[in-house]
Amino acid sequence: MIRASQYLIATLKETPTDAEVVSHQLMVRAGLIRKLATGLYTWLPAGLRVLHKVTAVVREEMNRAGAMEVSMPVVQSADLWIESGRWDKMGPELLRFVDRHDRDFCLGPTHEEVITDLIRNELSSYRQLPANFYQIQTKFRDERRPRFGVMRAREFLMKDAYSFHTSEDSLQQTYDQMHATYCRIFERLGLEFRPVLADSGNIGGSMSHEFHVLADSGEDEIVFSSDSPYAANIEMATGQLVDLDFSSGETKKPKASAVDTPEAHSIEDVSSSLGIEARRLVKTMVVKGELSEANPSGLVALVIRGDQSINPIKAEKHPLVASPFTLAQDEEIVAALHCKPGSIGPIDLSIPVLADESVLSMVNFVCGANKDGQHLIDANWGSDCRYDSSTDMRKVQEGDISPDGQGSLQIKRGIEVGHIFQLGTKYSEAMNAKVLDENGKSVTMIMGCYGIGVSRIVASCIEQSHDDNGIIWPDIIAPFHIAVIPMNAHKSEAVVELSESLAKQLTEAGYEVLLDDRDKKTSAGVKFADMELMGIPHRIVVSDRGIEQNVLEYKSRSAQDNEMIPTDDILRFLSENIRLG
RNA sequence: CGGGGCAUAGCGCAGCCUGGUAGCGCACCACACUGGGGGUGUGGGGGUCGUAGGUUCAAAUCCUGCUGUCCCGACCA
Repeated sequence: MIRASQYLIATLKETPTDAEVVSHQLMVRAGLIRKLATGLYTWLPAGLRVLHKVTAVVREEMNRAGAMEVSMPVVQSADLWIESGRWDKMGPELLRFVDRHDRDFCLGPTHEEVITDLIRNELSSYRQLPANFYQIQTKFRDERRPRFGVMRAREFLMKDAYSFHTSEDSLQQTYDQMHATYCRIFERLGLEFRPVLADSGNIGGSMSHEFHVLADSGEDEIVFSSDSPYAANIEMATGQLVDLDFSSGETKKPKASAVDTPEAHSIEDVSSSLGIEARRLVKTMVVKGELSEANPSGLVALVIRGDQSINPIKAEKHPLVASPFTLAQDEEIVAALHCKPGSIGPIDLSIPVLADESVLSMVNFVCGANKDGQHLIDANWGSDCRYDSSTDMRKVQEGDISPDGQGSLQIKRGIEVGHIFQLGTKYSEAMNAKVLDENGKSVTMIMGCYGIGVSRIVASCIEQSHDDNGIIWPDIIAPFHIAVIPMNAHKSEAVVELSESLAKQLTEAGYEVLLDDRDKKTSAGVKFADMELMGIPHRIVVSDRGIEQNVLEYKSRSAQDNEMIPTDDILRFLSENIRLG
């Protein structure tokens, strides 16, 4: 039992100005966290209890899946990062520093290098595989823009796991098992979530899934089909246009004609000034490409249907396009193409032209004329325009047909709380992590890695579960299960006695009880408000009134009204209404 | 990394324009009242006005540098 009078109930009536999203506001107001500096937070007692609850669920499920818990240092020596090649590859988000001996170190944003180093020394036989190691550890990433409280903090708590294998099959098995484990974890935590196909980013590897908690404040867009299991991050989502072939039946005009479009530089301008639908236009964007002898300007033209947009993550995967995706400067464009952006089209361009699939079947379209203030109408591939190669680099839109042909695509916002990767041999090869196989032959281990943003889960849970009065925790991660509030304790000895014995009884029954015994200056209204703000899921009020009738007054945080429960019946009632599993 | 805003008590803010002994609300402490939804009154404690420099008889206030912090942007040709 915890006594509120002896506990830090750090609630705030006013909303701090620097908190933008509701979870951040409520975490500060409910006294769960305090900011130390940008992206750095102290967890206060009540907040830490929640964090530990999440940790416990994650640990339990990882153990159930046969993973072994370890704990690796937060501080890592540069040697390992140089060995993997990431010391130079990682940008400023890797926080580097030197020790007193002038040796380079960094704060671990992730632990592939450390675990690979450990395992190459500790494991030597295929018989020790597969093996899966995890830790729940503080990470540090010097984010370019930390925000939303612990949602995107620089220092945060993460569960990361790394598995080792001698075959792709074995990796796939563990990967599938982790996928299922993650689903179970997020289900137990009461989160509404979706696993989606993902881009593997700079961690490297092939197969990858993200787990997103659905929330309007999410920083990612996720795409999923109305009628099939297809789900993907928008960064890599594909879809089919509903009206892809809308013009393909038309008779091709033999020759395009130029028209003056002096004030029209955007698709919208051109479309409205010519009175032609945007989907009949071909949009040309010029981006940085790979420098070569064949392409001394280092620019590439990307063409896409006028009503569609380019997905830079997809585009930069094409060998012709430089990564990161960067638009060319106006001056560079004029220098290379002798034409301002706004009137460019895929006609006799001196730079490579990469076409999105959306334009391939277009007929009699409009595009820039490569002369300032002019566009072509009734242009066609072959006769008027050309492209060098085509690819899918379109950002999918809501309503597109699912790539498996079943259903239409919907887009929602999500908070990434989990990410699993098949790394392959990226790290084990660079760091020479090998074991002997059954033939006594040395083989490079195949790896997978699996992350969960533990502190981020706390915030995302609040995003999904709150009301005007504050947080509404699911029982399993609430800082306390039950708040016991004595009414007029300073006047009634009976209320004090019953509150104390009740709190004791509930504690013995295995519940975590917060007894709000704060002094008489703390009015009932304040106690109610604080307990609700903190999101404690079950409340029991002890009053003289109730004692007379031999009942306790129960209220669920998520319900509107009180219920009167016979005092003798309270344990049975709670056991039916509290889910700790 | 680019643009903008802000920095005065633990929190939220006013004062700055027009320089002259630092203020309000919440929170905190004491006492009294009140006592089922952030109650009332009286009295109190708490500030190198982010920092360094400059202007001035005099700077929270005007000027400059620095730091911190928040927001916006970083594909639409």
